[in-house]
Amino acid sequence: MTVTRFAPSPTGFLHIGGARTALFSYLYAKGRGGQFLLRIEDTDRERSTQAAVDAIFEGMAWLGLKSDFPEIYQTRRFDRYAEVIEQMLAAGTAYRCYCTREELDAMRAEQQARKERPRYDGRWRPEPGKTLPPVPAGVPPVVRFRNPAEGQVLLRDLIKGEIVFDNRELDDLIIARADGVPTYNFCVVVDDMDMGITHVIRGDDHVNNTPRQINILKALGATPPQYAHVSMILGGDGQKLSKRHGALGVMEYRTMGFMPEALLNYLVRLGWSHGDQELFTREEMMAKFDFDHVSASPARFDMEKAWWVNHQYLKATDPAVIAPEFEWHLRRIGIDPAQGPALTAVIEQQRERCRSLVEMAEKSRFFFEELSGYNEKDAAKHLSAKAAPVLSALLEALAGPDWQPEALHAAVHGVAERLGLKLGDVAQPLRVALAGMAVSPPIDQTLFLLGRRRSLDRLQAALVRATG
RNA sequence: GCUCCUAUCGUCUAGAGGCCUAGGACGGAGCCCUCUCACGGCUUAAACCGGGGUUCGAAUCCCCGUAGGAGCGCCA
Repeated sequence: MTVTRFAPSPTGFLHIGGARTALFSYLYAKGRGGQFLLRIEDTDRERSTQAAVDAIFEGMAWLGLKSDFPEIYQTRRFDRYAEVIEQMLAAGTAYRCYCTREELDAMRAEQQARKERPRYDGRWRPEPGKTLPPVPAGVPPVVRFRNPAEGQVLLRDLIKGEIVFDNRELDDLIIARADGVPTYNFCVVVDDMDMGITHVIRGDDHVNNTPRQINILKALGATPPQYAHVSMILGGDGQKLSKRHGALGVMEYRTMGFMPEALLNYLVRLGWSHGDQELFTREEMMAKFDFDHVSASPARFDMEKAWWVNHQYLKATDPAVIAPEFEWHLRRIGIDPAQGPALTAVIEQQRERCRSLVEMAEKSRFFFEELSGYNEKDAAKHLSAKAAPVLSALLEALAGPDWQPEALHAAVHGVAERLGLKLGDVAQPLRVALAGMAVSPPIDQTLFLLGRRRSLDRLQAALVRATG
């Protein structure tokens, strides 16, 4: 069975690149009847925070990327790591190194001065016939992996293709610090092995770690998983995203007005394609996602296209599904959703003209709250003195009929006909009177949703303004 | 410096040697529709990084440049 994992380190929010990696992992496993798990890589206790852990859960939950297991924390697996390190020490695939940080720093500096690639020189690496330096007093040792000195490592990456690494390029990395805490490259290997991960899907900044991890896995007698290294996402300007430069947490996309499925759809198409298809339901993504069509090169995040996708979702999704998210946005800008028409009805009428839920909430305010005033430009144009007869005719015509879209439509058209005006000359003043601005859903729908009482009151107020 | 990766319209991409006069989508321009804003429909401009090979034939395979990027921690 396919088992994938998303393994973020909790040092910040869940950003867009992480979300895409998580999505790919999730889709690949779930589309094959497999399992997906979330693992928190918190071995760096200096930088890991609970707030970041919470932010990651929150982001994953909003996106609907559910783990099939309770989340796993590496810090709770220290006993297991210690056990494996002991095994490796006993087997001779790892050894203790008594170099101090100062020694290592000096080594690196010298190598860089000689324009060489910095690497551990193996001074504590046991070799047949080699005499190791005397163990210094008072230096707690680190444990290093004894990487094979010869040969090559072949990585068959599902995205990048075959990559060959020479073992001579790889040095003996530290797998346990002097204080006994194991390091990332080691924990990952043990976890992936223990958890039966079949496909490691992660950012391509890890490509260079992979041969080391494969070597450790082999030293442990395990079969390496398949790897898929996903390229990163660049900002719209082609620059790398960072905290300083445009990197946003997924929850900020919620605040901006994205639907979670829409964000997911945009993200899945960023670097992956399925012919010419642009829009996918969650089920389609799961069924169709594969690594044969994932691009190896980095992609830019194009906000315009992301909005387009969001708009497509707003237009096509069942309003009942959108409603809770819409309500969240209404409340966020201080609107009480109870003080107006049914949200599903408002969504139905507004979604054609809104690319974001923020836009929808703002454009729908007049349905839920009394008008705080008119857009002055629109009022000047449509509520001038010459609008007065139109408004009073409307007041009269709308007093009678059933408050249903068809009857309201007929009433407005009737006024235009009677006064010998184009529909626009009647609908626009009416629109500004009702909405406070010259933009709203079709006029009959606007009237209908706003209700008789509010409509007539606002018409009356507009008439006062036009005459006065 | 060394190792590794990447390269098709402005952007996301299709393209598995002939189906390519390089397709789609976003964005742009224009037209139509129209009670506003939109939606929608139609039309249009816009790309194979450069140079060498391989081949009857290359966007596609190989090599070399060039340009971007990643990594080289007792970080992950």
